Amino acid sequence: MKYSEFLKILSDYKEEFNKENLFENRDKIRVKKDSSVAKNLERIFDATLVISNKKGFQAMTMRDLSREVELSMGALYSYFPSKEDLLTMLQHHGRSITKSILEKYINLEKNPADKLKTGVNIHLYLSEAMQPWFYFSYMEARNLSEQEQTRAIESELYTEKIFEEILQEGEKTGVFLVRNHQLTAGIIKAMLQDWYLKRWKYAKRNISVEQYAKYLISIIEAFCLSPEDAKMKKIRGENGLH
Amino acid sequence: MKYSEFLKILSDYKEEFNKENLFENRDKIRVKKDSSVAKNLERIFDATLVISNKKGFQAMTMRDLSREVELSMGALYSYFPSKEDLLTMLQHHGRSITKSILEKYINLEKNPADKLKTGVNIHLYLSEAMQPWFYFSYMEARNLSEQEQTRAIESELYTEKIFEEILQEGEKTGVFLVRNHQLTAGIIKAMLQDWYLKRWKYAKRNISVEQYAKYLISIIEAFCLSPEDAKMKKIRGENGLH
DNA sequence: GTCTATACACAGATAGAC
DNA sequence: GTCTATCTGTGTATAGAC
Repeated sequence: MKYSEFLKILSDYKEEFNKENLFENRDKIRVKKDSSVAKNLERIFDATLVISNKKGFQAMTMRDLSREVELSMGALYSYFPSKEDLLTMLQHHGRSITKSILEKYINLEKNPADKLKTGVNIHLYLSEAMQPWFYFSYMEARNLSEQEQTRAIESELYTEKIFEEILQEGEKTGVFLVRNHQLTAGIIKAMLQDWYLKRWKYAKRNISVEQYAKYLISIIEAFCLSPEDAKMKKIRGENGLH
Repeated sequence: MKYSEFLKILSDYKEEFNKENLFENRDKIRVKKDSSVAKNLERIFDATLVISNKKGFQAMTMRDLSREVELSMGALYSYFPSKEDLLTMLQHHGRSITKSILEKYINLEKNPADKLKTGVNIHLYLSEAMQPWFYFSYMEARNLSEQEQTRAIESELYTEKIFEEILQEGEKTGVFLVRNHQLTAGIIKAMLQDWYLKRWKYAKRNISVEQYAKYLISIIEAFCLSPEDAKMKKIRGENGLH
């Protein structure tokens, strides 16, 4: 799938998703009109990401946020009970979307080799489309409450587990070699994360998501694919390095 | 080289290094006696790393630090002019050591394949021995002044460049395949960084630095090594996966 | 060189008018 | 629902005694 296609699907999906998700933290929001919440909460989230990703969530003052959102301090505080809750709400929001989309797409594929490819692609596309959130989520995990930190770690390990299982399944069917799949999955995760953690670097070097995705897949396959399958790929010219 | 050997060499090196390096920021320190500076500055740095890595440098208050170091606020401030300067001094300190050691070891090797191996090994060993500093340096880069941020980025790209050049050299001599070496180097860096960024995870899974190093090298070689060299390795049983 | 005490700025949060 | 004005706590930093 091309990134542009993904983007279209994502925007539809997000809209639908927001309608359901809005009410998850509804009790924490004092404002009654749904239309106001929908409009302003998104602005608040976006502004939080912009400011925090520049100087960190702790360093962002509520006055900074108030200025950026163009709402007074008083008005701001009717959309969340405290700064800490704002953080929790924002983390939670992104996590739900991510999980939901990642699962949906991987389950479309049948065989392990395709699942792996799709997993890498979708994760990269998702983190490209929501780069500010992904970066934020990574950098601010420390500032969460203990309970929320546990959730964040679970979510992190969950993504890894998906890849681990794909590799395991592939070993059984003979497409993938016998390896330490847990370790491999962790390293795949690290390579995926580099894309949103060092976004500035890749932008500067004019590397597109699609290029990066292809490159990652070729690295993983060089290491994991069993020799016969690798040979097939080579003949078909599918190594995607040029 | 084993990690234990590396540790021994490092501690000697560090001592020698500290003597020279102490005087780099000497003008910023109001305390006159060198012995006091040597003793307390290290305690201050260590404590800063402990607290900051738990909750972030911004969130660490000077009262927190004062408590941990067991020095009063007044005494603390005679070792650095401001909180911001403390950050700069600490970042600078670690960077100097890192650069100096990394270069020293890689230059010992002659051929690209060994350089690559040594580069990966030493970087991992170094980041293992100084994990708190590496983590800190990564997470707090945003809080640096613009000038210091530039320096941090340069330092980051410098390490990458080392690997890029090794790969290029290897391509010429025929041990490595034709690839996008800049991209590969970036991904190698990402895999190296995962070791100190997710230290808790690898500790929990009982993965040692040596194991991780071997695994990374085998991944990189699977992707980069030209077929003849790869075959040689396989025969000699050097893939290090068991 | 280290301490205690304090200055001063600014943070998060809320009350109450509109 | 949004604003302005204000409370209260806590942050960085320093002055001056020992």
